[in-house]
Amino acid sequence: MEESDGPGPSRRPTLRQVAAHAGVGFKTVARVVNGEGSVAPATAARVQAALRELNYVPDDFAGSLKKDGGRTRTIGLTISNVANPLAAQIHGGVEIVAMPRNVATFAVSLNEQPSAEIEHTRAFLRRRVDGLILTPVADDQSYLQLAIDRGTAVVFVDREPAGLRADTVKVDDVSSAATAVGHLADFGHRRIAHLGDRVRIQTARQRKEGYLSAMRSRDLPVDERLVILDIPDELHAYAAARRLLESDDPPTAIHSAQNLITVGVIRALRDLGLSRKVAVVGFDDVAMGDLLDPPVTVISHDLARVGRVAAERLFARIDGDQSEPRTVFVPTELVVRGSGEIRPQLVS
Amino acid sequence: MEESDGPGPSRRPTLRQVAAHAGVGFKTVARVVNGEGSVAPATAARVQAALRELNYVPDDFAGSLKKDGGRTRTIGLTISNVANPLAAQIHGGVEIVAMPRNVATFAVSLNEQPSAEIEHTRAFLRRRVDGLILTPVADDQSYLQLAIDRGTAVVFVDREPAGLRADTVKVDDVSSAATAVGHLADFGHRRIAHLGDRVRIQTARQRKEGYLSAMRSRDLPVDERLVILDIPDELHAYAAARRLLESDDPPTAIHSAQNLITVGVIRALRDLGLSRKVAVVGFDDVAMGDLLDPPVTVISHDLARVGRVAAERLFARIDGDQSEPRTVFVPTELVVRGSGEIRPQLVS
DNA sequence: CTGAAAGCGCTAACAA
DNA sequence: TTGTTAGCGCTTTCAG
Repeated sequence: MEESDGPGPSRRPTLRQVAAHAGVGFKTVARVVNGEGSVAPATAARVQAALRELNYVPDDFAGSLKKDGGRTRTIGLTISNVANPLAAQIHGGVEIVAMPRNVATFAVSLNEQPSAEIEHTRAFLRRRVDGLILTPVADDQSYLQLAIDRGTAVVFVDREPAGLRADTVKVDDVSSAATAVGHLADFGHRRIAHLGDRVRIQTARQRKEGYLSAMRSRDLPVDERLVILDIPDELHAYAAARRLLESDDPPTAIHSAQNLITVGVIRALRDLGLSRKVAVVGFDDVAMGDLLDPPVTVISHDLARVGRVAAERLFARIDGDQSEPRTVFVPTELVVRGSGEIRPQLVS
Repeated sequence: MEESDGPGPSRRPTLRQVAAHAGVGFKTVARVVNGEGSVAPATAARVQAALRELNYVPDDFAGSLKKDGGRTRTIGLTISNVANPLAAQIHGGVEIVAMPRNVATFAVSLNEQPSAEIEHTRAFLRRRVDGLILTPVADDQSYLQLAIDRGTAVVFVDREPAGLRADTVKVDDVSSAATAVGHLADFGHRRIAHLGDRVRIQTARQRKEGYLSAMRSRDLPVDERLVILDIPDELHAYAAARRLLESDDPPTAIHSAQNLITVGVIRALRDLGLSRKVAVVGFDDVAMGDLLDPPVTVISHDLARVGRVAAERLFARIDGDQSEPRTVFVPTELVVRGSGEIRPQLVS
């Protein structure tokens, strides 16, 4: 199917065309392009001239077809959403490691849809990526074993995979959440609510674990009514927080286990005039958290570092590392700003 | 170079291997894989079985080598920074359009470095991307003419290219900035400061234009001391704002022409106790802007939409659109929240 | 309905 | 120092 075109797009010249233009064999041109040496200066000059004149642009993929190991210098990255400021930090971290290696990164959003994980992973594999950095969202990642056996490196970020042993880089959600809740308990709170993300998300489950373990280890009673799970977004978080705070026996402190939930909680507190009465510690840092009133205390984690470490492990694997898969925990930090240091008060 | 390996990675099977396994010609397998029909049901079944058994995964790039037009179903995207929440929105918008087309997106950060633009664009071209969505940061984009002539679609976002006519999707920075400044003037301000981003950035220059034109059209004197340019980050913005506000003849209002600058300004105002005394209108929305005190008035723009529109134009080009290049302006909105509606006050 | 031959742009042997 | 011959995994073309 030819276009009806007038000028028509001129195709890019091939190695052979450059060779013809320079009056040499095409292998010689390849030598010059790849700087392989063993080319007479005079010849090289002629080739260089032809290269410029024809504006030769090499085709990297054509090369990788035959090349040693067939590496494409390409990796695939799946994250929650490329436009999500938190998830995008992972992307930024990966990029910092990939860029200097001249490895290009395919990035794609999963939006927590298991089918998207399968689909995009397969699309990446069809494009022969050298490696995959994945945020697992499906229930099982064993389908990747085959790809790994065939030489594609795989590293997981943020959550551990199921049905598969592979490198993972994440934060310790359980202990970090426990730290957050313990902090509230240290300030005298006994009725601490936990608002969590969708339970299909592993980190949401782990953060709830942390909450429970902190409560238990301090012999605080866990009131089921104060544990609200499966909150999908900020609006639902707002509603849940209001319901809680306006109930007969409200909590004196809230552990909100995800950044959007924290925002919803803050809004609810503000609308109810309780910002300075009910303590809040959030998991995930919140934008402008230090400029809010009161400034919000959070468990902060360096997601860019998660991305960096994951990319480093990935390239180690690509470069032949055969060691046992391991899980690397990136540290978190309790950032004390004010909202988490409010003491229990009698709420009218 | 073979690895010394024991088990060694099993390569993925090729079309021919599947064919051998099924006892058919490899072209028949290709027909089944591509659903080309004209294959006897019985044969197709045998092939399907072989496909599953060997876990065949097609190689998309090998195909694109010869295929019609040689499309790789791949595009390249360059933005300010993939981890920058604002720029990441562009990425999100692009993805929304690219994903359903089964087109994978390479994303990369430029960090305002001209050399990075050249380098990564070339890397994308070597990978034979079908199209490029670029945030221009170099002084001249004419080097891309050749790629366009050779059939690579190119669309610019956020800023217009130089030395090249091509589709561009951006907001009208000049008029939007003028709106922001006009809004402040409407509230009685005469001494309005302008704090702008690095002047090498086109939008920074255009926003300053908008500031100047709004001032002039209202016959307000432009005090050079109130125009601070080339602010590279939040810290410098903070320092600049403090200097301004602590000067002998401070402004009564501030037009801060970029989101990080706005944050710096807000911090300075807060630290000086002037949050409710000096008006602020920011360009770019600010995270949690409505939860700050006072809530911050901004020029908000839908960057995701910029990405979507750009991707739509790109695919139109890829699909053969030959129309004249055009610039599409995506609308902005003045979001009135409080900080921009403070009237001029005598600052001690 | 099926298959064999040619070739995409390159790299990898192996000659000359 | 050079060039030739293969062939990567696929699509295209053309025969059976």
